[in-house]
Amino acid sequence: MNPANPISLGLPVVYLVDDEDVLRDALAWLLRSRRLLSEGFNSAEAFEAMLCAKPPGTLADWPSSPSCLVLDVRMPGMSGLALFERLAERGVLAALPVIFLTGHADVPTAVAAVKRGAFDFVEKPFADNALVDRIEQALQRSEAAIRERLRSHTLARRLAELTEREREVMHLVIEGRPNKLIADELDISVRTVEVHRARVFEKMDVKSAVELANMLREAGPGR
Amino acid sequence: MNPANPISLGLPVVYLVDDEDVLRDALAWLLRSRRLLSEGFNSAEAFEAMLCAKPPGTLADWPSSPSCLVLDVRMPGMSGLALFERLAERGVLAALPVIFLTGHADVPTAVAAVKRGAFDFVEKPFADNALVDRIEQALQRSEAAIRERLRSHTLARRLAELTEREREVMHLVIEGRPNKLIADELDISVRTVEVHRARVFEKMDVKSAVELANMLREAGPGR
DNA sequence: CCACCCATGCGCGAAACTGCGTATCTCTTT
DNA sequence: AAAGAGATACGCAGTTTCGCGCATGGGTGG
Repeated sequence: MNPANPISLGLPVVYLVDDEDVLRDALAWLLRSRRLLSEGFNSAEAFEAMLCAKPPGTLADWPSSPSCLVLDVRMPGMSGLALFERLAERGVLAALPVIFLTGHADVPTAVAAVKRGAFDFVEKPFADNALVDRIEQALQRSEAAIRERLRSHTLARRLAELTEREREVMHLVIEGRPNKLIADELDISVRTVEVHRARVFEKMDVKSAVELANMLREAGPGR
Repeated sequence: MNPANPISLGLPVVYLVDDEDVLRDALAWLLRSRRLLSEGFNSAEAFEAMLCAKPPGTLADWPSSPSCLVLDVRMPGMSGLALFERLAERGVLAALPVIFLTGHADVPTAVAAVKRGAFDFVEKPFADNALVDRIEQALQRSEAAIRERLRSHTLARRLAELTEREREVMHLVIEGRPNKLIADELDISVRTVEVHRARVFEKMDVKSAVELANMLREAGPGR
């Protein structure tokens, strides 16, 4: 019932992208021992192919269950960094935290990746337990991001139901102006404002202007 | 008048902490050529001493003008990382972005620093122009943080003026509840609620519950 | 004792909310 | 073309809530 309810969004999945079969297998085994699902890909291209194979229109909502990506920096073909950049451009880094694995990275690369939004950047060889701990933290962040996205989508859906006029009225309402002034501003009667106001409350499923303001402020100041 | 007004908060200052006099002098000259004030310290300890020499009670508000800290990682005595950590604990990283300079850092150290909130981590030798560009970006971020802190302090000061009872009423008001229900909840009369409500609006300098809610949501969800 | 906070009552006028009815206008469906 | 749906707009009447001034009283602390 409350926002921190324990209802699952689905089973967490860890995506492993590394060209070394041995490493993927080892990690997969490690994750399984911690009861985490994993899925391996031997190249960045393979991972992207999996993404594009998703049902059309679902891409914006992917992933729908807590996920994270363990990504090797250096690979034949598309590098991990390139894949990371494409994911960043798609804006999925929040829902799909990326943990880089690297054998010998230079500082600027690592710093740039972290500043760009990478969840972590760990050097091989790594401590098994430490890595899995980080993975679990990443999964938590992913879950939070997905919940946030759900909320934001609900809000957007409700906003979409509003008429143009209703939106206008709503904006003035959440500025805290009384109906009288709103009527003045839009050059319509108070009664009409009241009607729109009521419709807005109904469609947005709130009971007061304050609730509305809270809802809009919480989910996207840039709206 | 608007929040993005160009009124200055004071002249920007760049703090340079490095044990090499040559490097400090070079950077100071470089900054002066870009019309930026700078202040040099030959050790982390010297910088901290400067901090503690500030007028008492002012520490929480320091810096009051846009600033950034260019900090060498490796130094005799207290390391740059240690100083950084102490600044982080004081929570001044937002108002005082830190740009690390380092000759030969390892990836884990750099990654940890950036994740901890360092503004940047650049390796020597560096490109003069690039570094000054970063410094200017850091100063911008500092200015934004200081403005934000000012707003937040104003809010805190106003909140401090409220009575305990007034705060209670306020919390219920910004939940969107009508006076009637608030009176019920607190087991007092509606009239009393109205009185408190009016006092809250007066002290917080708003004219409607929606304005109040917006003010509180914008500056500190964890309040 | 005075100042301040809290609480309450009464009453008036303004504003808000609600229900019911009416009226265009546009766009789509039949 | 006729019918229907939906958006926009308005009025009246009744109830509720709000904002505010005025007056009262109890408790606490300088």
